[in-house]
Amino acid sequence: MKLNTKSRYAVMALADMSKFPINNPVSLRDISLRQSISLLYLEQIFLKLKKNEIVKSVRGTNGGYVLRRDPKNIKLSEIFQAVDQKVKTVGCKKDSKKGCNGKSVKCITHELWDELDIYINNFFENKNLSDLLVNKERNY
Amino acid sequence: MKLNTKSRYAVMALADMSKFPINNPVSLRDISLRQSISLLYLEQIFLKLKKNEIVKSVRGTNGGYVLRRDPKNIKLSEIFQAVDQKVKTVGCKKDSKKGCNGKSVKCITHELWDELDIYINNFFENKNLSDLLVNKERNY
DNA sequence: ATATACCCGACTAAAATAGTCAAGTATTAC
DNA sequence: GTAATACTTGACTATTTTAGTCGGGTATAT
Ligand code: FES
Ligand code: FES
Repeated sequence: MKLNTKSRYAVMALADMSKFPINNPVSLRDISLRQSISLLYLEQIFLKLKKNEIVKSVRGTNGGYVLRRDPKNIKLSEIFQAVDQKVKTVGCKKDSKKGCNGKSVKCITHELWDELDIYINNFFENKNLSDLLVNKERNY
Repeated sequence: MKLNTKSRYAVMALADMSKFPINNPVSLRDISLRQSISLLYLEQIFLKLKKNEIVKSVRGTNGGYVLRRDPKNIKLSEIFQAVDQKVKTVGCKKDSKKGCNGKSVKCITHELWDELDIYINNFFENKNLSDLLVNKERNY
């Protein structure tokens, strides 16, 4: 079970942004420098965050991205969904009657993995961006 | 976050075994057929389970593998560890002072991912093989 | 003897990941 | 009005990981 960089960077970048005044556009270049994340990779990530209405963009000089909501109201689960990073613990298709390995019934471990799936998603449901900021120094 | 087949099959195979009398060797061929898992892949997995003292082997005709302990005393976390499948949520090296991206301090999201790591491992710590068997039909 | 079933290291095809690249467009500052 | 900044978009690619396979064993029961 590994967390990929796309999700990790998305949260990291948004956490970086949320340390600034809410209507102040933050440029990807700055985030890239502060957090040591590739600028081109960030661009890719932010297009998805924009499409999913987590941020909005301001073009041109002194432009950048702006959070669309208060950090308190941005759940990690939304961020993950925005960058298409799903939790996948079962081996079968979730909505299908079929099991993994092409069988017509769910396997003996299916329920366990399903439970794990819910358990992990629960973590992301119950965390928001502002949870990342409490008791933290501004170390950028 | 995806669960790989190695862990999934390891648990599945052991759950299969634990439905049989404790000292009755179960052959990988049978597990392979019942659970539709490649026999050669299972062999690879069971060598590790054996090295980690979760099962022991009985060679020769009518041989197979036998659980070394009661299913109640085999935690999922042990199984995962045996097949080298770790949870990895942080981007940095856990024991190092350094952060991800080669910085000398931990990043702004480090604590979050560390918390997630503990949270997920907790699930595996609190589940054992026998938990998979309650209220289940023998559908093999 | 022979069949069964574990043992072990090395190998490989395919998929996923972690980015990069090229060629834009919109906005602001001067 | 032109230069500079910064977002936009789709395609492309190297690397790594995954999910196995393969070949050639050894031990044991019948
Ligand atoms: S994981 Fe769903 S059927 Fe096996
Ligand atoms: S995840 Fe540990 S420093 Fe970033």
